[in-house]
Parts: sequence; structure tokens; C-alpha cells
Amino acid sequence: MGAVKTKRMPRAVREQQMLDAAVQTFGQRGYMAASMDDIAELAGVSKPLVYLYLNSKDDLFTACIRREAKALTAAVRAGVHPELPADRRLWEGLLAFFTHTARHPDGWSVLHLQARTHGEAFAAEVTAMRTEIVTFVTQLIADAAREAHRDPDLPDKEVAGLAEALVGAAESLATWANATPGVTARQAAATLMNFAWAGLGGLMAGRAWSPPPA
Amino acid sequence: MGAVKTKRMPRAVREQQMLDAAVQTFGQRGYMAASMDDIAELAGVSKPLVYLYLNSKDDLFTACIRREAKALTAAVRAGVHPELPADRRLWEGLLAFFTHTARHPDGWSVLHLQARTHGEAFAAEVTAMRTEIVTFVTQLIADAAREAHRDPDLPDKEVAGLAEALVGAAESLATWANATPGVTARQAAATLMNFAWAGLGGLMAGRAWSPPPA
Amino acid sequence: MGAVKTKRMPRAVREQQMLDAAVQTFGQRGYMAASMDDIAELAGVSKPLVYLYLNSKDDLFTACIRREAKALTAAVRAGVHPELPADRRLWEGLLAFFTHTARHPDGWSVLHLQARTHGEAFAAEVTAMRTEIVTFVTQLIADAAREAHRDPDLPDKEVAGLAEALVGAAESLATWANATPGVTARQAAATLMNFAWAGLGGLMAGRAWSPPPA
Amino acid sequence: MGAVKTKRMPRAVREQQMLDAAVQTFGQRGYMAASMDDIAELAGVSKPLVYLYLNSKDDLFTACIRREAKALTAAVRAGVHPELPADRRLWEGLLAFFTHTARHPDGWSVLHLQARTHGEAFAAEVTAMRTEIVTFVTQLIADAAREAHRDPDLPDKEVAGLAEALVGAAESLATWANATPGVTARQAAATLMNFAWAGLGGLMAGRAWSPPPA
DNA sequence: AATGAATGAGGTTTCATTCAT
DNA sequence: GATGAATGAAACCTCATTCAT
Repeated sequence: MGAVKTKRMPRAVREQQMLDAAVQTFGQRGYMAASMDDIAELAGVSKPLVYLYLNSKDDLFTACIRREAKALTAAVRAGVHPELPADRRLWEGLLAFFTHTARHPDGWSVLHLQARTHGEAFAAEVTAMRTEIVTFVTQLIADAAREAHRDPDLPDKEVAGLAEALVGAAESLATWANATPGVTARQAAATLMNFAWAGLGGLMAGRAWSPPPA
Repeated sequence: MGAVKTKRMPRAVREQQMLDAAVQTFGQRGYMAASMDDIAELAGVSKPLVYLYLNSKDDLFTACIRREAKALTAAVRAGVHPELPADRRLWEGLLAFFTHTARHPDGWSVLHLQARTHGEAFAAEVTAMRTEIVTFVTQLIADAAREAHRDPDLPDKEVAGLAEALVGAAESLATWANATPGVTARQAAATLMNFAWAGLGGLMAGRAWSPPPA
Repeated sequence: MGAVKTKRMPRAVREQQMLDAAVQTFGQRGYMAASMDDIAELAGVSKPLVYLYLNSKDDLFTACIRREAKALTAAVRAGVHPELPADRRLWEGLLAFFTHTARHPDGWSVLHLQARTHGEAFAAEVTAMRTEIVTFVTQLIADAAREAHRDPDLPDKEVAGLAEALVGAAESLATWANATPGVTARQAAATLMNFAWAGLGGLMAGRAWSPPPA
Repeated sequence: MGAVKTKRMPRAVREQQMLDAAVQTFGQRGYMAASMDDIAELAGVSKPLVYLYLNSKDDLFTACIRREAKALTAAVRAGVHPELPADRRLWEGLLAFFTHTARHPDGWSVLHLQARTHGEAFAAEVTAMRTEIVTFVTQLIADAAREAHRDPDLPDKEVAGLAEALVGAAESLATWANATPGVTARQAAATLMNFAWAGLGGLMAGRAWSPPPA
């Protein structure tokens, strides 16, 4: 357990070890239940050093959120080939997303559960990342509509809601997949892709469902 | 703020006041950040009384989860007319769900965020409720397939995945709607209904999307 | 467990029930670990009634000490026939003592352990009883010396130390006998009687042991 | 009162200061009445440091018991010259015992009163020490019998009862001597030695007292 | 004669954080 | 670059005690 006790590392390396330990601890125990003692011990350093490098528990948590958010968006971006048609791009994005969250369950827990449960400041950090992803998906939907030569002027607000629903479903599925043994990233992506794409396709074909009057 | 200081209430009444205060505090500050002092003060009673009636922080939290879970499932059940066709029943269920979560944001926070972030015991309490809802939705999807005279033998596993995605999307949208000013329960329900229904419809029409080989 | 819940008892009876419960609780759990809640519940009454009758935890404990001390001295006195020779009187006193402490282990625990462990005020209550017993034993020793026509002017201080040692040994043996299954009151009394009587006899025969110079 | 406030001591030293303060407080106020605040203040440190080093009130108390038990048995062992005859060895043992308990009244209170009054776990710690002492005394009695060329096959059970009575008398006398001004360790030892030695002597001379039939 | 409702005060324990080396 | 020593503040929980009926 814990990092091997190696002395005199350069600062950048030590910092990453601390963040590794922090993400693991925050992800598994939660922000408040994770103690700085736990984290320092898991990182293999003394507590004052954690404070020297990361300043405070809040700052440490924020650093975790930022690092994990950056890693997740980078993974999704790296998984998508921009020259492919929209459906393929959505598929690739979902696959990259579920693959990354499955490989970094503690990071995903920090982003999706912990950061949203412990105060506005932390939630705002995640919101930035989420906005980026929702924008990406919104763009994909618009592209898909254009490529299908259908209603390119789908109302923005409608598209935003759909993107929101899609991202929300993805987030829920990621947590569910991590908690459910035997569900692969591919399966999760396929389920959502079926659900979403056919739904969107149907919508674009004009088969929208209309709510009854209130 | 805080309840008006009324003296000598019967136990049952005081207990509800305490649960009200606890749900509000847990929902807004989180399980660990909420102190028993805060809750007692908000309830307008002394701390020892909270312990006398609710026993411990854990038990108090569990009581909150149970009460809110019961209220939510009751609201959804009460909103659905069983004699209507499946699409209308899904609509009514979603509308009732989003209406209730919008009216009780702290309760929803307790159920969806806090209870799942602070230990298996609490999460299990919510899982019971969630299972009930997923079962309800799964039934609706099967009914819809039958009513449309389409593929009544849709594979169970497929249906389960779809129900999971739909419920996950609903949960995410509820949290998002609570955090986004100007989004009504009706709008949230309509967005998800469009997304889901058309998606399911398309799927049933055989227009399933196939993932590329790995 | 606990007294059967009978309503409207005369005060004197209720008070004895409370003292019974208190002695049991204090004896088994100790003064500080025994809560007024425990005692009230075991007595089958509400806490305010305990306060109404016994006034405070301190007063309740004092009342327990007094009752048990009185019972113990009464038992010893009742066991001794004054017309017998000194050795028989000592035997009867010891037998009565060990019999009583074996029958009332909680009372003995209150007197010997609890009362001496929780403040001067309580200890003083027991000291009164102890003084009475030591005086009784001192008298016995003097009588024995007179009956044996030996050194009737044994120095008082010497006799006091011997009586103290004898009583101390009896107290220790009582606790030990209560904690050791299979040791009867008769056996305890016989052991001590052998030890003490032969010792005293030897002393009176002039075979005193002399300490080496310091 | 309280230790002079010296800063930055090595851990081992601070720990002993804490144990000193704890023994004093536990011995004078009792286990339950002694608060960790009291102990920390008397030790001249903050409460968290006490917890950091000694872990909990239970552990602290156990550490006190062990330290004091070790000190007492060491003192007795150091006071006895093994080459002397049995009577001299008993005398030296008693003198060392009463001297130590007189010099460390709080430690003796912890061992004899507090540790036996607050739960089996603590009592067991003392029982180990007591067993060692009883064994030592039992051996002395057997040696004395052999040296006097008298009845070397004195029944074991009888010897055990006598040793128990002797140790019990010593324990009671120690507490009594600490509570009675003007009684020296030498006097206490002499009183008990007279009592015990003559008693044993008389017993060995066949002048045993026989209880009357029941 | 008796009790349900209520609390002030204080207990043990933990934690984020800093100082001095 | 790194740490052993130390603490202020606050958390959960319990208890002896009283009030109003």
C-alpha cells in the first residue's frame, strides 16, 4: 500500500504522488471523511510537506478536481476523430468517456459525486468541465442534423435540453457501470448510443411526442 | 429562519420538525458538514432532544432518507393513472417525479447526492427505492412495446439497460433543473419524454444503431 | 427484568424499590457509570419520581450506603450470641459477615468498592460503619486476652493494628469469595479464623516476631 | 501544581509526564471522574497530544495500570534478599510493599481501587500482578514450613487460602496506612508480620482452631 | 402520586493546521 | 527538501436535573 518511501524527489513528482493519494482517498472516502493524515500517509510523506506544496485541504481538493477534469476532457478529445461523421464521433466520444471513467473510478467519483456534494466552490470547478462537454455534444447534435439535411434550425433551447439529458444519462451510466461488475465500457456506450441516436433520429423524422395540455 | 420556538409539543410533531430541519441541513450542507447543533437549532430544540428522539446522527440521516424516499415514490405513484396507455403513464410519472423533486430540492439532494456518498448502509436505503422505480419504468417499456404490437420479446437485458439509462437521465435532469433557474418541471419532463420516447420508438422500428467493430 | 410496573404504591414501598434498583445498579456498574435513567427504569418508575423521593444522585447514593451499612452491621450483631466465649463470638461474627456479603454482593460492592472510590463524603459514610466493626473486633481481642488470663494490658495501639489487619483481611476475603465460584461463606470464615486465631494465640503466648533493626 | 510548561520535549519524556499526571488524577478522582482535560492540563500539554501519544482514555488508563504494577512488583523483588531465611524474606517483602505503596499512594489507588472498579479488562491487568505476588507469598509459606522442619505437606488448598488472606490483609493495610496519618510503612509491616507469622507458627504447631458443626 | 417534555453543561474524540528544526 | 512536536476549534454524544401538567 502507499507509495514506496523514496527520499528527496523533485517537487513536481512529489506533487503528483500527493495528488494520486488525494484522489484515491477523496474518491473512496469522500471529501470530509478523508483526513490529511490519511492522504499524507498514503502519499508516503509527512503532513507538513503536503501543506507546503498544496497549501490547504480545500486547495488540495480543488487541485484534484482540476487534474481529473483535465484528464477526462483530454481523454474524450483524444478519442474523437474530427473527420468522421457525427454519429461516429458521438460513438467515439462516449466510448472514450466510459473507458476513462472505468479506468479512473476514484477520479470519476471525485468529479461526479464528491465535488458536487461539498459546496458551491467545488461544484463550480466541475461545472466548467461539464459545460465544455455539453457544448461538444450540442455541436454534435447540430452537425448530425446538418448532415442529415434535416431541420438545421432546430431550436437552440431544445438542443440544449437534449444535450443535457444525454450527458446526464452518460454520467449516471458511468457511475452505474463502475458499481456493476461485468458491465464494460463498450456495453455502456452501446446502450446509450442506441437510446440516444434512435431517439434523436426519431425526433428528427418528425415523430416528436407532444405533451397533453396541462 | 428556524422554526418558531414553541414549547411542549407532542413527540410525533417534534419529530417531524426535526426531520424537516435535518433534511434541509443535510441537503444543503451535506451529511458530514451538517452538525447536530445546526439541525437542533434549525428545529428550534436542544440537541439532547434530537438524540432522545432520533438516537444518533446516523439514525437521523437514515430516517431522513426513508421519509424522503417514501414521499417521492408516493408522489410518483399518485401521479399515474393506471388505465391510460403507456406513453401517457410515462409522461405522468416523469411529470410527477420532476414536480416533486422541484418542490423538495433538499429531499432530492439527500436522496440523490448525500445518501450515495456517505457509506454503503445509506446507499442501500436509496437503492431499494431506485429499484422500485426502475422496475416501474421497465414495465412501462414492455407495455409500450405490447401496445404498439411491436417486438414483444425485446430482450430483457436490453430493456434493463434502457430503463437504467432513462432513470439515470431523469435523475441527472432533476438535479440540473433544480440548479438551473427558469427550468420548470413540465419542461424537464417534456425534454426527457421527447428524447426517450422517440428513441424507444426508433429502436422498436428497427432503426437501431450498430457500433463499429472494435 | 426490573420491578413489575405497579401503580400507586405507598411512598415507603416505592422508596425501597428505588433503593433496591440503585444498589444493584451502583454495585454492578459503579457510581459514575450508573445513570439515573438506568436506575429509574430498573425501579419501574419515572425519573422525576426518583428525584422527588431521593432528591439527587448523591443523596440516592448516600441513602444506599446507609441502608447497606445498617443491614450489614445488623446482620453481624444478630449473628453473635453475647454469652459465648470470645473465640466463638469471633467465629459467629465472621460467619455472619461472610454470609451477608455473599447474599448481598451488590450491597457489598457499594460499601467496599464504590463508596471508597468516589469522594471523601461517601467514604466517610462507610468509615462510620467500619469503625463500629473495628471497635467490636478490638473488644473481642481484649476479651480473648482476659479470658485467657494473659497480658490484659496488651498496648491499645497494638490491638488496634491487629483488629485493623483482621478486618482488612475479612474485607478482602469477602470480595475474593464473591468473585471466586465455589467458595462458601463457611470456608472463608474458617480460613480467616484459623489464620487469625492461631496468630493471636501465638502472639499471646509470647512468640511475637521482632523486626530486625532498620 | 501542573508541570512547568516546557516546550518541545522528545516523545518518550512527554509520555512519562502524561502518565504521571494520569496516575495522579485517576488515583485521586477515580477513573470516570477524571477528565482528559484535567489530565492534559496537569501534564502541561494539550489534549490532542495526549490522544496522539496514548490513544484513548481506556488505553491511557491501561498504560497507567501496567506501569504502576510493574513498578510495584519491581520494588518488592528488589527489596528481598533471596539468601535469607523465609521469615526475613517475608519481612523484607512486606516492608518493601508498604514502603512503595506509601510513596506512591496514587499509584496504589489506581491498582487497588480504580482498576478493580471499572470493568473486567482493567481488573484483569491487575490480576496478573496479584497472581504473581500471591505465588511469591505461597512459596514463602512453603519455604517457612520446610525450614521449620514442620509438616512440609501442608495441603495446597490451605496454603492458598492463607496466602490469599495474607495478601488481602496487606492490601487493606496499605490503603488504611495511606489514609491514616502517623502510620509508617515499618509499623504496618510489623503489625502484619506479627499477625501473620505468629498465626502461621501457631498453625504449624498444631494449634488450629476448629469450627463448630453447622 | 406520577410523568412526558425538555435542556445546560460537560465528556471523549478528531481534525486541519502550524512551529521549530 | 523534509519532519517531529504541538494545538485551537469543533464534532458527536450523555447525563443529572427541572418544568408543567
